[in-house]
Amino acid sequence: MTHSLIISNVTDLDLAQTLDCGQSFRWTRQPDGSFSGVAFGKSVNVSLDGGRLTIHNAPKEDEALWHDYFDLGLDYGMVRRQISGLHPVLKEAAQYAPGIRILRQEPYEALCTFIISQNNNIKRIKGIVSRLCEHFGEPIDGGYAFPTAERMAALTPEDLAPLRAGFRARYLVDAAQKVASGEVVLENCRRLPYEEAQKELMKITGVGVKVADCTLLFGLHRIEAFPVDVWMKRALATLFPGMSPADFGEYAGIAQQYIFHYSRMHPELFAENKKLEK
DNA sequence: GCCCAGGTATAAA
DNA sequence: TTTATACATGGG
Repeated sequence: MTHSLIISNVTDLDLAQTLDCGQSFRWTRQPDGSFSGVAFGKSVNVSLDGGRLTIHNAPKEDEALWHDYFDLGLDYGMVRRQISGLHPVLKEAAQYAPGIRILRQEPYEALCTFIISQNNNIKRIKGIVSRLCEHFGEPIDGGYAFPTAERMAALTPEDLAPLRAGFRARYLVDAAQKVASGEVVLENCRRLPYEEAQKELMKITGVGVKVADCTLLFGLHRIEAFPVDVWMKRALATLFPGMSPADFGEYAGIAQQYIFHYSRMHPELFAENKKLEK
């Protein structure tokens, strides 16, 4: 039985905004407002009270690991002030969900979950990811680790049938094989020039610009990444006319998450824009 | 039945 | 090079 770990003086963090906003698909909200999930092969429950972040079922020596996961080393208040100056609507979006942080997820997990995300919805993505871990992940105390690329590389798309991932099954196998063989080296994507990192990831079948950008942002902490999906296209056209992803600066990824969340919560802003798309 | 979901591969223009 | 369509599955 492991002890709880407490990290004090945590600011600019809201668990719901951060864990349930579509950047990670492995956390579930509990009735008491805490969240249970698995990262780094460790099953934990996290709760936040005032500035005290409590991580249940985590040993003291994992403090640095969870501190890093929640990106507590970055001053998000400073980031919000900086990016709020770029555009008044961005300022409003940042104020709307000031507790969003960009998690530092494991690269391979981020890659796989965003392959699964394509032309899919968050609820079903979570189901597929959950079944992937249950079927092929290492059993751990309290759940299942995310399966390794090596394990998944030995599978066929037919083996993944129980996931009901549809056409994405073969993409997952291709990703696993290229990562396991070293044809794609995820860690290199941390420091490669951005477009080269994109290209590296796009060697994988089923990985286009959007999945590559999400992998870079959420799995490799390239916070200059600005993934553009259907919502972002609408948001840019409607709320930020004349602006392109490159105009959002060195913290573009954080700005993107504020805008993504704000857009999802205000679909009425895009009603007119939606009609014009057709 | 139809439409949509944090897109991409593939074929056709 | 740009544009159109299919793709598996499940919920509304």
